[in-house]
Amino acid sequence: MTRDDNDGKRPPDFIRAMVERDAESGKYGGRVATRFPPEPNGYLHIGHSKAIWISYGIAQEFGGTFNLRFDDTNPTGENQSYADAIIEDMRWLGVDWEDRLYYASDYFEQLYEWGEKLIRDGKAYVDSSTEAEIREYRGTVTEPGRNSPYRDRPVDESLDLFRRMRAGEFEDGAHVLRAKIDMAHPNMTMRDPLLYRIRHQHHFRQGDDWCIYPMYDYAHCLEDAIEDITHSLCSLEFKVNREIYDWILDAVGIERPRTEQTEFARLNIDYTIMSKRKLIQLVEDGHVSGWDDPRMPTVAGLRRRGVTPEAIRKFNEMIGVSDVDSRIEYSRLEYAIRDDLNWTSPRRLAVLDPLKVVITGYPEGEVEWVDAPEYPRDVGKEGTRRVPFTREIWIERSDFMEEPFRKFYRLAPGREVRLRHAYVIRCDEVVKDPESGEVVELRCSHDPETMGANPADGRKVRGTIHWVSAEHAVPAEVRLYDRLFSVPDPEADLEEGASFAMNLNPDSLVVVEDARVEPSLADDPPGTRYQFERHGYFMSDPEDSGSGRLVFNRTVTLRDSWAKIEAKRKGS
RNA sequence: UGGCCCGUGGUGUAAUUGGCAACACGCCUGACUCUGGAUCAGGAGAGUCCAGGUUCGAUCCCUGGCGGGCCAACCA
Repeated sequence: MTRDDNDGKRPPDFIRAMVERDAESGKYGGRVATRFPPEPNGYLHIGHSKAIWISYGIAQEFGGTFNLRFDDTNPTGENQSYADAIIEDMRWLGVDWEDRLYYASDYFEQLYEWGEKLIRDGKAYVDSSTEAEIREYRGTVTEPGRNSPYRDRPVDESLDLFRRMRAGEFEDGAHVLRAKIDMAHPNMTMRDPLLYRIRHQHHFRQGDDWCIYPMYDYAHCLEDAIEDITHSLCSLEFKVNREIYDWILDAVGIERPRTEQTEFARLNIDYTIMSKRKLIQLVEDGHVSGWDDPRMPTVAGLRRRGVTPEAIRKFNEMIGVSDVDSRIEYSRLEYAIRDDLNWTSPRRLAVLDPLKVVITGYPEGEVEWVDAPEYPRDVGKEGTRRVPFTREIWIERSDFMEEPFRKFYRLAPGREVRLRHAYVIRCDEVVKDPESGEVVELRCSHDPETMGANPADGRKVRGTIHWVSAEHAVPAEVRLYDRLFSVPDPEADLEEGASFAMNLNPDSLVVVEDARVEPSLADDPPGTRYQFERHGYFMSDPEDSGSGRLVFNRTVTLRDSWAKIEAKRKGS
């Protein structure tokens, strides 16, 4: 039972409002068709999940279709393993494209033919300038460009050259196909944009069939047109490309109503980065263990960290869609994750920093198996597991304070505390290492009447702490993950020559080698999620946990009002 | 310096053909509690970037500033 998240439905965002208008006006015969066009040259990250949920969500809401299309128009850096990983991630996210999995490279022949048509129509020409010349002739944002000397080359000559480009007669960079638009156009993307370049490179799907490859501005709109997309949704930085999007469609003669591009703000989240290029750098420079490092904002990383697809969906719903550049607070992601996991994760007891407690009045060798509920009452789910109670237990070192201050409700000399699912105990004696002075053991008495009951005399016990039986506890490694960067915007305000990597959070991973967890955790398969009470949500690591070894990844901490009290106390 | 886009509490979104700014996260209080969790109740916090204009009335329309973003890869 998760809380209903559809009540108090928010009004449609500007894109949904547009789609709704189009659906009602019958602009596309009532049809809605969207797509997600990843380039298979990297892993999907949470920013992509936003784009996916916009396009996929809209298709679903309006009874439309959704295509997954790989935009594999540049063989450099693209490969099948990236495509496979993207497919896996999208399936995991819960996206269903049915049988509409497409590859832009399957349209190469059609794209090529349109290229010839453009030449024949005098709308494109083969330019034999060097790369540097082309750059120079393009001008700048403030100065107009100049025409290439090849711009008025006869149609037949361009056509011949274009065919020979395809045939492989030229080296990389010898010629390019360009649209003939306007070298003085205020929009730089309209200054005779490149349509095709020569690239003698093996394509992971097309092999060596092609040595010329279409550029994004030429290919993308046509891919959309071929697939009869109605609403081509992309991020804000493509706004300037919309003009060329429409120009190409006009030039090849795609008639309206036809696909139209609409841009929305891409996702930015505090304390992380979304740039694919920089994510690659983190992997390659060894700052993280891989694309699926639980600190990475990648879908694979989030998955390994223990985040659910449902939480990602909720998060995306929560943040909305607009055309204003924005940066989402990290706490919103955490909220979405907790709001999902709270209702689905069984509770367990785990002690991360063990301190020995001896229950002096409890018989040696006795074991009580307590039926502990898997969920608190308000979650409303059934189920219990058996937790052994014995004379010697481990508690969290931070749950004891020799000189407590007023608001500390846990264990202290002479104070009482509730052991979760077990007895109320009182700390009678603090045993210290004679040399270091470190507290090594607590000797406590228990109130035998308090198992599953409040103290008979009505006295109040304010705190409840978690514990595990020393005899039965299972050792485990616990990986405490935190935000990857220590500043909200790692890419902002960098000094000359400084790298965003300098903002990496040195404490983004703290490994607890020797945690003690309740024995019921030993038998679950890797990839099982829990709430470790009073700590947070954890998932056993799918790779490293198993076969006798237990490894848990912290997905997210619990909301921690204690931490605030403590921080305030230290601060003032 | 050219073109285009954007500017609503700390953050993200609302405000349906102009009608004295709403919701969520966060923050603060309190209640409840065998998780300092969850839940519940309450509160603080913007007068909508600024200045003009149109209007009985402007977050919304107009003009001019200011601030931010994008664009000068044979990347997408």
